[in-house]
Amino acid sequence: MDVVACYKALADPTRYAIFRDLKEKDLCACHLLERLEITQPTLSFHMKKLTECGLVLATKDGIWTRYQINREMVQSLLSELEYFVL
Amino acid sequence: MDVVACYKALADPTRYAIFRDLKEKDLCACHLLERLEITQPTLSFHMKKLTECGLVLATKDGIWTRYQINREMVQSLLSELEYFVL
DNA sequence: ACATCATATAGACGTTTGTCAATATATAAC
DNA sequence: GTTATATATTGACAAACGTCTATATGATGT
Repeated sequence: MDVVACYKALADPTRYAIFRDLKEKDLCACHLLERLEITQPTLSFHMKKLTECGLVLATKDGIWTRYQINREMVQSLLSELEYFVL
Repeated sequence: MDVVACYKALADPTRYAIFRDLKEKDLCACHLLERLEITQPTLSFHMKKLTECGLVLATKDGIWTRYQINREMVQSLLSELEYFVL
């Protein structure tokens, strides 16, 4: 688990917005696109950052890709962060 | 509280190392410098990022500045992050 | 006042990042 | 196989970032 990569993934307003959207509900890229003022390649770029660090899971479902928050990874990040308030 | 700024502050290997160092013990800039392979202005740059977002507190103590983790802010960040695993 | 030590700021510079338009790939439907 | 739809990749480019050297600021002690 690359903690810094996780923080980097969340350290952008657009990606944090995506992350919040995914918290409400799993979404495919096309639905995320509707909510954001970015182009499709830009979204693809951001989803790569979010999935590569493991915070978001992507599952191909036929023609589209379903993105969902990886709660296990968020939990790991939480544990790392909790260390600093002990 | 600017969540994204907090993540941005932690999203750099050098700053994360500083943060870990501070977890063990409050330190002044000169002692942090001894532990890192960076110049003094670079450290100053990083400390600005860490203090501006509120994750680290700086208190002038005579000639030197004592840096310490702001556990309240870490706790706030934890709460924000916990939201995603609910 | 002057010298010294700790930290901050300014300016320069290469690297990384976020964005787009254009194009490629992959899946499904006809 | 062609067409349509969803997502990824490439290449270009401006902006932000991390780093340095040089210099400034600010506090202490003489």
